[in-house]
Amino acid sequence: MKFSKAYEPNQYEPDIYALWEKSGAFKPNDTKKGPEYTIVMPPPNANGNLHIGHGLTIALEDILTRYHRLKGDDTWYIPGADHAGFETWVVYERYLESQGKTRFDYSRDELYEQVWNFVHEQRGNMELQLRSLGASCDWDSLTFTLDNKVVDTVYSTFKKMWDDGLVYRGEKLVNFCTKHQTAFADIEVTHKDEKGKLWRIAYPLEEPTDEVSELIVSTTRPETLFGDTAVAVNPKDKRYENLIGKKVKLPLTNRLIPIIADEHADMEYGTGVVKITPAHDPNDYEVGQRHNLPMITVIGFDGNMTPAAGDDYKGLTTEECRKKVLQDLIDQDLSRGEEEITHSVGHCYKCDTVIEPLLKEQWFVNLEPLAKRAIEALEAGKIKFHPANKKKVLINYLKNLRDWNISRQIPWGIPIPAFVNVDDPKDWIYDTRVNEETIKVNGKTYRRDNDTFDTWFSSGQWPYITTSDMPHHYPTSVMETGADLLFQWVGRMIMLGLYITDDIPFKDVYMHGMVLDEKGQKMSKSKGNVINPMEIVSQYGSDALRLGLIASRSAGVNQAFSTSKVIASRNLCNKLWNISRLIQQIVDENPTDDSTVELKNYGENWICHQINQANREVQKMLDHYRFAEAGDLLYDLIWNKYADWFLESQKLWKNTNLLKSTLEQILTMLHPFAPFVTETIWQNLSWTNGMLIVNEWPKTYKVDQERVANFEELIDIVTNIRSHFQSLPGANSYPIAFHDDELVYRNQLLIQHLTKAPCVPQIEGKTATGLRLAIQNHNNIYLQIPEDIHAKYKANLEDRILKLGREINTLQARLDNPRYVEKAPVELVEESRLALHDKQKLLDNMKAELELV
RNA sequence: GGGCGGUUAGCUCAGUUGGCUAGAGCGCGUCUUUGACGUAGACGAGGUCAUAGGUUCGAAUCCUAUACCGCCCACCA
Repeated sequence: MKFSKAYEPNQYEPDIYALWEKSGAFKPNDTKKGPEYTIVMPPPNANGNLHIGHGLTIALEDILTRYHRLKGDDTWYIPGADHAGFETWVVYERYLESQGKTRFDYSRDELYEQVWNFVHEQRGNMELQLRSLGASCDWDSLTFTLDNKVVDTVYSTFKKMWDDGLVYRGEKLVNFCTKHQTAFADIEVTHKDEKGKLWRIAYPLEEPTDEVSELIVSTTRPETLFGDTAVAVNPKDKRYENLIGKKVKLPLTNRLIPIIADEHADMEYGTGVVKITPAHDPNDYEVGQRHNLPMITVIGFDGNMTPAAGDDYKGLTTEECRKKVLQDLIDQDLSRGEEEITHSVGHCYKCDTVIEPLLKEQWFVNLEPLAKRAIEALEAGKIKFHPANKKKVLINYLKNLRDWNISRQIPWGIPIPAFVNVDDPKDWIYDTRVNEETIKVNGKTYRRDNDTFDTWFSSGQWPYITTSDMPHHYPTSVMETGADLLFQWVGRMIMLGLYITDDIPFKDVYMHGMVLDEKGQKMSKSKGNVINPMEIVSQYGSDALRLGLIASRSAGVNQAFSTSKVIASRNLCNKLWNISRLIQQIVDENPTDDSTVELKNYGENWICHQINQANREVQKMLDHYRFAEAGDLLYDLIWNKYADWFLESQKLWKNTNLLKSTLEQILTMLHPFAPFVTETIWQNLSWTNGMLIVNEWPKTYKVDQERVANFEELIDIVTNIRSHFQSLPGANSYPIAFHDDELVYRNQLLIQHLTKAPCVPQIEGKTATGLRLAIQNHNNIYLQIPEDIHAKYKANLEDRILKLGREINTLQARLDNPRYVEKAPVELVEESRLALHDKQKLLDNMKAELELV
């Protein structure tokens, strides 16, 4: 016997994975009869460990992959590894710091090489973890985001955009983290509502009149006043009509700045006068553009005040400067009060430093034409979303896109292939010789741009890059990823995919929600509530983790991790193991010569019907990404139907070939969800050949529906009898007598076996007596109980009569409603009639019985 | 300011074209050395589906409003 008493996942999982991998089962196979089925794995960080969210991602993607492989599709699950530009850089810079070094101690090329080595030392961990999660991906096609084919594609895309005028060099306000010394895209900035103050400051008029001597502006950032190049009022604002075009004195300086009229000034807000600081505020930047205002940078990239802030303030941090400015304003009697407000402030998502909008020359992508095509494709329904509402959300986002800053000032990433003329800062050329600091073209010297691409610029091209060796696998079948990446990644893949390939990158999008901790809190290292998937795997097994993660989880919804669901799943694996153990025993004792499957009794027809139904339902559910329901259904089939009823009944009549066949079907259907235990069982069974992973999806059985229905009735009878045994006082079983009941007569042995009570043989021509059971369609079954417990039974019976009466009333009322009979589907009405008829008959019996008792 | 969700059993959640007695896991109660499984078996208790209206023969499901909770986007001096 190869089956131990309990299933020990750790004992088998690594070997089983190695078996699959060696066999080549993970490779796509275009000799298969089915269509291409392709999933690109969202590439995990190459130098990191997998977190529980990866556990979910891999579970979902691998379920789909294995399901389609079993169905005979040319299935390709493409793994990846992400250089994770900024993320990894943050880790490496921290390491440098610990060594007492900074990035300025090395050249860009040196840093790149160092991080490369750093990443490659760690790489492999992540891949081992993917294996222990059971990912059945084609390792030979693993793509690292810095592989040549990625870089080449990214360069040619950049070039194409350059030629099409979609990418441009521009000096604009960018989101800058003064700690990490790099700019970010708008979407990468985390906004938080914070309490702050709104200060009112007097700006004296150059030429005071009798009525007005000063304008009062409101600001949350007094330290930027040195960068003011105007104050604005609304053109419709009668209060200031006469002042437009005049000048005010900028406090703490000797500068005069104009009073301009611009819609941006809100008449309702504060005094209706706003200071304009084009170099430090995105709104003001636009006002500045409209009015040709000068831009004065008073905060530097180091986060400190520049010399332009004046001798008294230069070199101060913004915070120090703010304090000093406020004090100085009070001293000069220019402060006009303050109020508490709540406003939204941008932060760096890694270090929480306040993001400064700073003027910087960067590469920008004009997304408007790309977004337009994406919106068209989405509105035409070319990509299906799960959950469906994400499509609307994405379209809404794409309609309001601004240009995308793709330059990052970090060394770890794909270098931007652009060079600038050392003598002419406007003269930029495209060139891929990024390993050279300067190049000569047409006698002119060009210096390379030291920036790298935003990683999402390359990730956004992932589907067509990874499938480039087998382009018939593009568009891919489904993009499965976290709901948080809708804009950041999914949107960009659609835009770039349409731009480069003229085709959508994937047909479906499935987005999962976040896995929260057991209390429903977001997991984070600082909170210390992170669940390590590898620990769950070693404790409960990989299959249990998968099943536990997908249980009760629906698309796009954040949900807590549940250990109890993992345990329930572990128990299912053990149950299946023991089912197999029992069947193997029976097979050993009852060998057969052939494998013909014949359905002999009620239970056999019934279980085949149940399996058929599960087969159809599971396919339907997986085709609609309803993982949790499919898992639930199989759980119910295996445990509550196969083990509890069918196997129990097979202890009486052993149909070896059917046991083998049904077990194979169940193993196959469960394999996508629990690949390890099912394959392990397959390998241990004496009669199976080859590997389950490449088995065929089961075909349905031919069943006799009448016998299926009969077995349902037997289940009713047995349950009813057991229920009586449980609720009646005294001994827990009594003899069962009956008359005129063909089904019971033929199944006496089974009923005895399942109820552990003897059936009294029927005597020709005599009616049975005792406590009559009230079972639909079976009115002549009696429990031979002693007189003294009839009373107890009577009370029970009265309860049930009341309940049944209520049900009958409901049905009757429904059928009495002429509009129901008229409008509801005929089958439904017919069903109600039948139900009413049966229930009424049952009620009559029960009432008759009550009189007897 | 705009947008999107959620509210169903003690707990965590399913429930997709509106239709049998609203389900699961865990938990709870009672019983059980049954040819595999105590990581088990049997039986059972437990829900006015947030609230108020509406549409419909019929609503957890569709519509409107309210309350509470949450998320995302946005250039709110």
